[in-house]
Parts: sequence; C-alpha cells; structure tokens
Amino acid sequence: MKNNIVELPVATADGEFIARYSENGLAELNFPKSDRRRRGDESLISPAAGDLVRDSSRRLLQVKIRRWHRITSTALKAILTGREPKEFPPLDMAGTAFQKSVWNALRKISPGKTKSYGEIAQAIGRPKAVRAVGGACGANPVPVLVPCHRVLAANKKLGGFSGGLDWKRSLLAREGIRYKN
DNA sequence: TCCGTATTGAACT
DNA sequence: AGTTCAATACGGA
Repeated sequence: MKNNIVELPVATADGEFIARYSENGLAELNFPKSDRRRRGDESLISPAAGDLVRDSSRRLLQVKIRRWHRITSTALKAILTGREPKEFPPLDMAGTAFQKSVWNALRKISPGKTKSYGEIAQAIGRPKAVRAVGGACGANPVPVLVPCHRVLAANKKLGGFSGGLDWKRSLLAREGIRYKN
C-alpha cells in the first residue's frame, strides 16, 4: 500500500507543492519547502518506480494518477489565486473516523467564508470536541484543497495553522477574508 | 495513563 | 482589554 504512493510536484507562483497519490486518490499535499535548495533530479515517481512498468494494472493506475494530478494542479492554482476550483481530485486521506468527519465538514466551507472551531464541532455533532477539532485541522494532510485555513477561532481571531501562520494569513487574504488581531 | 494541542467562555484583574 | 483557568475530546507515546 504505502509503496504505491506516487509523488508529483505542482509548480505554482508560490513555489513547488508536492502531491502524493495512493491508488484511490490524493492522499497528501505539502507546502513548498521553505528553503529552495536545488533539487538535482525531479524524480516524479518516488519509491519502486521500476516495479510499476510490468504490471498493466499499475500502468492504468499511472494514467489515472496523471489525470488526478492535472485536476489537483488546476484546483490548487485556482485557490491560490482566490478562485473556486471547478473540480477536485478524489481524496484518500488517512485518518481516524473523527478526523475524517472534521475534514469533511471543512470541505463544506466555501471560498470567502469561515467557520469557527466550535461551529465545526457543532456541525459534526460533537459540540464539546472543540479542541479536538483543532487537532484534526492540524492533522489535515491536504491543506488548501481541504480548506482548514477557513477555520478561525471564536471571535474571528486567527487561530493556528500547521503550515505556518503566514500561509494562513496569505490564503485568507486571497479570498478577501477578514479576521481580527 | 499521561501529555500536548490550530479552543472556548467565564471570572478575574 | 488583557490574563488566568478549568472543562474538554482526541491522538500519540
């Protein structure tokens, strides 16, 4: 399973994001590396690339993943420029049932809108699990596309962001979202 | 079991 | 308006 992960870069105006795919969809999206070290080879496929050649089902998977990756790239660039993506790739995010329910709720926040951690907790029927919601947001493996940056603290204050608060501020600004602080 | 959260609201200065 | 603090759910070690 873990070996079937494919890693592909997305070049954006903000740097090179890294997308990882399982056989079921987009599993992870990483912010650009802070230090832009020179990357000698852009190995598009990470682990056992050689193994992928033989098996025809795996070749089909590669085709599928390339299609997903086009969608991912387009969607990511859309959000980064403050627009709503027309299409999302299938998502295959690893997490507990609780985390998945949180991530699912995040996806219902449309661009330009926000919800508080408490409101998310309400939405998933666990009104007291406020802090746990914060934890699940921090564990979101597909930031930006799964818009954890649209979750603010109770008084419209910024709250936190695992990718760094600068990213959160920037992403909110692109959507015209105002917050306090 | 213990510890650390991307929280929250109330009770205090 | 700022600070402290308890309640609280969850996940990792």
